[in-house]
Amino acid sequence: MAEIADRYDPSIVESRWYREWEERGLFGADPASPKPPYCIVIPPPNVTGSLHWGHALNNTLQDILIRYKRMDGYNALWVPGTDHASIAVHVLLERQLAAEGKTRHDIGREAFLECAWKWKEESGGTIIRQLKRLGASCDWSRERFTMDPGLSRAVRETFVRLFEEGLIYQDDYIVNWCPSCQTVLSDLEVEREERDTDFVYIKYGPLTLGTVRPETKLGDTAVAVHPKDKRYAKYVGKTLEVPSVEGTITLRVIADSAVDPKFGTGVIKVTPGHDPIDFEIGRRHNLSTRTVIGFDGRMTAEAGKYAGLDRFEARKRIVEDMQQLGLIERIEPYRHSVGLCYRSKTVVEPLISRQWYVNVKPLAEVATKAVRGRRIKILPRPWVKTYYHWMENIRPWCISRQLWWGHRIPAWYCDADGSVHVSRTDLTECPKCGGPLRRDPDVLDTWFSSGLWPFSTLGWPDDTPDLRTFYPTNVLITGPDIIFFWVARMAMLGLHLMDEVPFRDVYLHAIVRDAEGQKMSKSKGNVADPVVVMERYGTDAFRFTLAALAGLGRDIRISDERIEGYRNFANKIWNAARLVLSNLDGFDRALAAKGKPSVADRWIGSRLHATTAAVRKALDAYRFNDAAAALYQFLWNEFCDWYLEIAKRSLYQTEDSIARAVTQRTLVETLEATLRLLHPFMPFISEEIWQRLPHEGPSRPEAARSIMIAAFPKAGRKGRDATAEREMAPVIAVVSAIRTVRSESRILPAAELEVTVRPSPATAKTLKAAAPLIGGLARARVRIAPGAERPPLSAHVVESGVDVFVHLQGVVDVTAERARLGKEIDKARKEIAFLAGKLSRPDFVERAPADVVARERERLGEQQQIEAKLTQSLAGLA
RNA sequence: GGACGAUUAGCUCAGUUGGCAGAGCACCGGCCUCACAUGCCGGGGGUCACUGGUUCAAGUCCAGUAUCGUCCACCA
Repeated sequence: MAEIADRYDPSIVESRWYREWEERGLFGADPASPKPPYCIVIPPPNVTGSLHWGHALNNTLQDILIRYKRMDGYNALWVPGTDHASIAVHVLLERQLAAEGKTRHDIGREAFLECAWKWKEESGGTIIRQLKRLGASCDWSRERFTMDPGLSRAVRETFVRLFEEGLIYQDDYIVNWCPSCQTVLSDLEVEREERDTDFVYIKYGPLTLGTVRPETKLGDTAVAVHPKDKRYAKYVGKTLEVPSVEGTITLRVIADSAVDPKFGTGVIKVTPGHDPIDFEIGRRHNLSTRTVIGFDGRMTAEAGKYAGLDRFEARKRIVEDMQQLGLIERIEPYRHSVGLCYRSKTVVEPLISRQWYVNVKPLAEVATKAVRGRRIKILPRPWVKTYYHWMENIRPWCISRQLWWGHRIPAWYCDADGSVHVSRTDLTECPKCGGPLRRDPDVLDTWFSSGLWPFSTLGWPDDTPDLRTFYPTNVLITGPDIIFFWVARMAMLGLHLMDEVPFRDVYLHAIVRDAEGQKMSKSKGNVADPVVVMERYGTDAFRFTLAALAGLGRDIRISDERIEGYRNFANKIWNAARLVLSNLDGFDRALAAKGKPSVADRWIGSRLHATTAAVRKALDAYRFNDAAAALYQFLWNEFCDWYLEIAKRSLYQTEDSIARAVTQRTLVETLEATLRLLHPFMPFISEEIWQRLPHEGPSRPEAARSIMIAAFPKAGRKGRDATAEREMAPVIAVVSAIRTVRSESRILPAAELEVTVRPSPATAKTLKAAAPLIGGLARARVRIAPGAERPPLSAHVVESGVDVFVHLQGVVDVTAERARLGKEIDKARKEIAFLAGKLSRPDFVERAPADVVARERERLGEQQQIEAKLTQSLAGLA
């Protein structure tokens, strides 16, 4: 046996295995496989991205599931890929150009797109490399990019089909315009932020009204009040001549129920060109529109003397002017929310423009039904309500963007006859008049293509073997922040285009926060690089930490201490393996077959089965933290702390070569199965150790290739050994009891104790057989004596009916021992008082289930015994 | 303005049908015991945010309060 380092060094191991797995083609899936399919499509990270904590968590969880299912006999496919991130990349490139003093218009569309592709080629691989670093077992032969030719064809097909169905249309409507990005945004792309502002009360002739946007006054085409508002009834229908900043203007007074009579003065100015509500009011009342703010965020020629001013500058100036004219009644401080562009954080300007929309209402109804009918299950449950709420209040989805990087809209305009043509193939002349055509310059919302991801990556619109085999996918794992952007759109488009749900389960994981609970963000500067963390603690430790923290539905806070703890866990496993491997010399399975497993052997086997069942159950329910806890607990507290210590006796001390072989076999088999159980969580260390273990049996050459394709342990009912568990319990209890006495009575660990154990009838046989074992584990000479009397000067502990007497003669300070006993007696008396009180209440005794009452009685009896014994012991010390 | 979540040990969090309050870290005491000091053994520590209710029994169910957080929303 070669020397193995006593500290686990992940760096060496990790770099080797990933390459090995990839070269052996272990990540690939085959649609022709007879195994049942299991498929996950990765939430495609942005090409510009680099791995952050959210990705790390997200992809670790996916990899755990994929590895689990792959081992468990499924034809497991994890489809990787990246997203072109239209607006994000576009904005980034424009910033780069701006640094050179240029705009995109200076270099032109073609050159701009070249830059974008170059950028994609250069930085698009970063995140993929980092995913590999994380151990992600994606099928890289199926890697996709949202602007691949195939996926672009899917986008085009979708657009044309929805257009033909009348679900995609153009409309002149009030939109969210970002003056900085120079594009329209969907409602979802507008973030809200609370800001302090001035609430300006302006006199409109006989009326006064409040506004936070005085500059839009220039675009007013009416004044509105609530129809039932008696205060203003007399003005409704009248036309007012009101003095304003540029002389007198005339405004109609209209009644509309959109006005809240209780807010402000109950009067609003109506500016259909620059406010969504006013736009709606304008449509209802046939009001004209005045556009006073342009796409550049500056006042237009319509704004008269304010033309050319920035909108915020104009706001200041107009207030000053009105103050001079005495048109301002008062100004109050006010806090309200403003809309910001999610990319540039610029204040969004509502403007009227012609855009493409998807009428998502009918799609949303189907997508809602799919969740109601549990064809899609969303976890954690509370998100279901959020999903319904959004779906039920859904508004048309604005899909066109005035950007260059993205899927160009397949629509052509004929200026000669004014016709619009949407086509699967590029058009060169007008199909109606043969005249020249102009292609729509805009591109699609980046989420339009990602909405097709679960089937476009599998080959749609073609009917491919992949698509037939792997759609619908089994589960989508993503963060709740993109439930509307992405999850909802996939549900709608998948159901519409494929007539089947895109995924059966949706698992929305927690948001990763730092140790202080701050959301990790670049602007806060609290983002540690996960790659650095992986390098410091090892990828396995990092992955295990994420899994251990991934409780259902909660933010998770991550700290170095926690990761360090699981780094230690990895080291613990390493050393357990070291112990096993260094004691396998001469291991002979045939010899082992001649012997009978000991109670401890059967016990650890039973515990392993219990752990297997727990891990499976937890993973099937996406309770990753439960699975991690079960593994941690079993490996450390049962396998290392108890079984290995027991096994050492057989390995080091016994003359019995058969017993030794049996122990060796248990060690190998338990460790081997545990590693398979652990592999989805800690792929590297599990493979490294597994490869060093002896593998035998008929399927050896195939099975020993990699733990990745070894079978995930099964949890059959027969695996549990209730007898062994029942027999080990008193052994563990007695050892612990002796150790506690040793520690509390300040007896040196090296001192060998004299112990008398008086077993209960049920434990007599077991304890008798286990006496040498107990003695070895507790460093004591143990005498099992049914009916023994308490020896003089001894400590007495009762553990589940077993009396443990530790002889203190000559090893202990009697005064300290007396004090300790006094405390113990107090404790027992308190417990007796509590239980006796409970049991003397007739309501409890009569109404609680019999077993509950019986248990409490039993506890009372135990405590009374303990109290009596302790009192006796104390007397013995006198 | 709505919806949802959280509040349990010093810290971070588990606690799935109501039935003996748990883990990791930190802390205290003792150990370099031939796998591991990234370790071993033992220990202390909680009015389960607050108020009421249901129940024999509530961290768990119900109502309300407070604080924090998230999402949604066209009150100008």
